Amino acid sequence: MPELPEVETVVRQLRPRVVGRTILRAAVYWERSVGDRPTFLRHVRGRTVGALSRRAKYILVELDRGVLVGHLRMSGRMHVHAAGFEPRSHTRVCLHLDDGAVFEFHDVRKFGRLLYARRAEDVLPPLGPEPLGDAFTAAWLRAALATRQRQIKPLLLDQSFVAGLGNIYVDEALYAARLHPRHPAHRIGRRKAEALHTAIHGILLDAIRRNGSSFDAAFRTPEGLPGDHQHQLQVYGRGGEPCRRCGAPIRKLLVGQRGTHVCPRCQRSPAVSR
DNA sequence: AGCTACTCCTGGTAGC
DNA sequence: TGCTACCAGGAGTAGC
Repeated sequence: MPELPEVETVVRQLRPRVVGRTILRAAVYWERSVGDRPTFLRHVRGRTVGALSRRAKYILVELDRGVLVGHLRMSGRMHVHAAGFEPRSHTRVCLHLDDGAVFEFHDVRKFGRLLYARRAEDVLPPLGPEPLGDAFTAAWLRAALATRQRQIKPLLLDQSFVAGLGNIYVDEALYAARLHPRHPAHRIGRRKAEALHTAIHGILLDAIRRNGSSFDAAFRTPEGLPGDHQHQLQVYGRGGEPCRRCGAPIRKLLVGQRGTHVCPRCQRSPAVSR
């Protein structure tokens, strides 16, 4: 599932293929992917791509007027194909560029979006700090955790708290920091908060370096290749397999309606609330 | 404020 | 083999 590292990978690989290009024509094959088809087509045709960037898990395609705000959700992909590309079974949107190439938004499960907006702020929800940005310091995290009474995992998944983490990297970061996903945020001490900060930072950077994580057929880079970080995962998707630190079998739980992977020995359950 | 449930979707898979 | 039932999951929303 695309999270921050996967989205960052998409943006980096897409950028040289689309920046500076003019969109001659657009085609929408699944209306809900773009919100409203006529609006999308009208605003996109003839526009030139100025820059490509990422905010949380959103992909921002800045145009000479307006912006495209993309979200891959579970199964979205973005590719740039050579001239002559024909839409395939899960092609939702095509943008025909002035160099003949075709930008494709491909999305099996149709949860992803590629919306036109005058300004990104018009469609972006409230988002917390970027976990790789300057504002996300250990001190900030420690102070922010102290004010929240929620379980740590749902809190980290809340994009208005920190922006960009998803199920995979939250499970991995909590394991690395030896924190149980149900641990109440405000009861996390200074050392654990610092360990969590270090873990989030380190894991995201490593995942970006490896072009993200690919499970089954879900994530592919714009170049069509799987990421390489899935081999580094310690708990996610390893239910029943031995913990690489202590050998205890990794357990799969449900926390906040999310499949959650923990080492029952390394991540001790909080004393209360069970 | 924080929780739970529901919605959107399809491909993959477990069970029969 | 072929069927059905269920699961995964990001995030928006509604209700308590």
